[in-house]
This record gives sequence, C-alpha cells and structure tokens, in this order.
Amino acid sequence: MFKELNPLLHSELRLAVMSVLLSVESADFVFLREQTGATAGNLSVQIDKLQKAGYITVEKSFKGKMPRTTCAITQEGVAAFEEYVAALRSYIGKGL
Amino acid sequence: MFKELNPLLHSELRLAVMSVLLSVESADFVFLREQTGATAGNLSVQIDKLQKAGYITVEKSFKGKMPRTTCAITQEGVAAFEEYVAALRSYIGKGL
DNA sequence: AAATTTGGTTTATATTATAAACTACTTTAT
DNA sequence: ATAAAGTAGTTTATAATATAAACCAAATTT
Repeated sequence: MFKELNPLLHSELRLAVMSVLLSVESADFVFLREQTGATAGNLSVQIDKLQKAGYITVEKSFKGKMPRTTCAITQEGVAAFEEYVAALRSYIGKGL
Repeated sequence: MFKELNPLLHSELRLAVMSVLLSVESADFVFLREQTGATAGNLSVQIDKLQKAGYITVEKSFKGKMPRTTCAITQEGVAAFEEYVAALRSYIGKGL
C-alpha cells in the first residue's frame, strides 16, 4: 500500500540539500546555507549524515586562506532521491 | 526557494493516515492500522495529534459490545494536505 | 591590537517517533 | 464458571532526530 520513506531523506533540510545538489554539479557550504536558509550548525550535521550515507561527497580545501567545503551528489544519492520521490507518490498519488 | 513542510504532516505515519482518510469518507482504528501497518500504540498517538490539529475528527462508539474509534478528515485537513503537497513540489520539482 | 566577520564544528536541548507495557473488556475453550 | 486468549485501544518509557546555541580557529576590518 504505502512504500517506506527513506528516513535519511525524509528530513526537510536534508531533502533541501539534496534538491540543490541535484541541480548544480557542486555547491559549497555557504551556498547551501543560503539556498536552504538553515543555520550553519544544523547544516553541518545534516551534511555529515548525507556523506556518511554515501549520498554526497564532501571535499575540504582552501579558497585563498579561507576554508571551503564543497559538496556534490553521488550516483547513489541520485538513486536514493528518485526512490524517495517514487515512495512519496504512494502517499500523494497523482497529485504531486 | 523551498516552501516549509508542515511538520504535522511530514511524518510517515500521519501522512499515511491522512492519505487513507482522503479517499474514504471515514475509517475506523482497525482499518487504519491495517492499511498503514502501524502498531496500535503509534497509531493512537498520531491520531491524537491529527485530531488536536483539527485535521481529522475522532468519534468513539460501540459496535455491539466492542469499542470503535472512527476517524474522518476535515476540510482543514484536506487543505493542509494540499498545501503540504504543494510545498513538497518545491523540493521535488516536476519529477513528482 | 582590539573588534568583527567568516567558515565552520561540537554540544546541549527540545521534539518526535516508536515500541513495550498496560488497561479494560469480550470471546472461546474447558 | 473460570481460565486462556483475543480485541481495541491508551499510557509510558526509550531511542532517534532536529535544531539552535555555544564554541573554535583563522582572517579581515577598524
């Protein structure tokens, strides 16, 4: 009847992060914070979870002297997102 | 950019309950438990929250000697559900 | 050189979800 | 008639989650 909603994606902020990353090759921490409107602390935690799940990659580097964290979605992440959307449809129906 | 996801509906079980109630005039506790696959305890709690939010009505009666709890979605509930779906679209895009 | 800003992380707290335990009663079997 | 098992839930305890607040290290501005 109802498909299971991947709990890692069924979170407002993590879903927003994935949504941004789906459309942009890669994005840094500050860009993600701006796009999602999240606090840095919350974003830091959720990025970590997405990375540990293998849904995104996280690269740390320096832009001049300032630290920079760059994120990108993985193939696994894309697949998980698509599955999540398919599961949602079982709750929402054609409506979505 | 991203619309807020009503936290009362952004819950797997509550969303499933609302989804069932959208399609059936009314449903009793047992039917909801069967359709959602939830435990009775979890269902009881979530029904309570939906009722307190004004998204569903809950009527207690007896069917013969056995207690019966009957739920139905309210207009407010329908509206909230539709808004939730619209908000989801901001994360999902055309895909859904 | 002191104050502020940037780019984060860690930690503490509040909320949520969930299952386990319990209540109250009914039905069935002995 | 009574013990055992089932039904329809509720309450309570625990685990997981989300979130913000506090913090840190370095850079920039005044």
